[in-house]
Amino acid sequence: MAEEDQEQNPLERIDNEGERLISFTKRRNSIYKNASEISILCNTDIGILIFSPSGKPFSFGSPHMEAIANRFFRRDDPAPNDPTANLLEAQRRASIEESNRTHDELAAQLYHLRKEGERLAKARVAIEDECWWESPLEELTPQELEHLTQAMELLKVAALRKEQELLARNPPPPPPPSNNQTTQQHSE
Amino acid sequence: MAEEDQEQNPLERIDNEGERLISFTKRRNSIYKNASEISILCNTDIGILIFSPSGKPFSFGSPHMEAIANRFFRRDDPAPNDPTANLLEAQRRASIEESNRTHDELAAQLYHLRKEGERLAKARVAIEDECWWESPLEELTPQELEHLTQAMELLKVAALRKEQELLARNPPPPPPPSNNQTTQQHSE
DNA sequence: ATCTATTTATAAGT
DNA sequence: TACTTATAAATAGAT
Repeated sequence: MAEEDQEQNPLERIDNEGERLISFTKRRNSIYKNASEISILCNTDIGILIFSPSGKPFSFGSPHMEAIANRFFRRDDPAPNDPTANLLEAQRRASIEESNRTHDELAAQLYHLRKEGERLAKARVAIEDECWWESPLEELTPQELEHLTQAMELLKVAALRKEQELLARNPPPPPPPSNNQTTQQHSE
Repeated sequence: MAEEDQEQNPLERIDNEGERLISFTKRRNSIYKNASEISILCNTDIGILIFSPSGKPFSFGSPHMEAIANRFFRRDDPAPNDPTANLLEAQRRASIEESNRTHDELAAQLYHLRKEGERLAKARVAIEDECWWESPLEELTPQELEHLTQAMELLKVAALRKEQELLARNPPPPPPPSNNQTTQQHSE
């Protein structure tokens, strides 16, 4: 019945350069978070490519972006599951550029891990006066354990995935073009 | 100030298949919307690749996914009037310089991670005066160490290994693989 | 698909 | 940069 309070967003470019960058950072992180959540909750793979207002590239991938891009553009099979064999080969192909990028990934992941850690700690503190960090794993609730595991995994993978990442590095070819804003789906 | 309701998200896979798909659809649309908004508000290009729980591919692109993927993976020229034309080149040139800086950043973030933990823990030290943050590392139990070192060690190792890579390119022995999520950024 | 109670995001201000 | 807060949006669950 209520048909009038359509709070309408301006939705136009933020003119102020500083504000635009702030907004970009906030929203980018928010999108990353949502991507992370959907990948966990719905057991999906998701990848995001985004350029900052000044044109710098960022990406997020729930396995890494390259794998998703390759999978999406059908350049490889879903399961490249012989990592050990290809690791050395892949590492040989590592470039300075790639090393750098990986390093930046770590920094970003650290940031997100820290945020997650804060959230965990706050929640735990609010509920019980107990140091969950100290609790034996067996005493943690499944949820807490899940959280902790995810946080730790994220971190571990950050270190271990470096090798993995090099496996999937294949520049994907362009898919068929579309209009200014595109939504493609291959019906569910 | 912050008192009681820190509602904690489970953030685990939705088991029910139907619910998972519903959630996926809702969240996917939400992510699309956010992507659309950030592209307008912040004048950015963004592309999203996502697979449904059943493995079907979806995509979203603010200019087309194609353009974004090409631009990201450096397979085409930037637009003629695109001021970011030289950015990718510049990034490559700045690679080495950036790595040094990034290492310091990593170290700093490590420091802040621990410091943040201390801050959180100290609020409750009055009750329990033994949080691992405050204990000397030598006194920690194996379990506590496990918690702590899983996070810290791997980070340190990652950082140190990065250093090694830059000095001499020696492929370290491959660890067992795992999959999670990655975040890449070429710092703003 | 719609509704809604609740959580979350975020722009602006500090 | 980070924190706060008032307001708007997202979302899970129910229908």
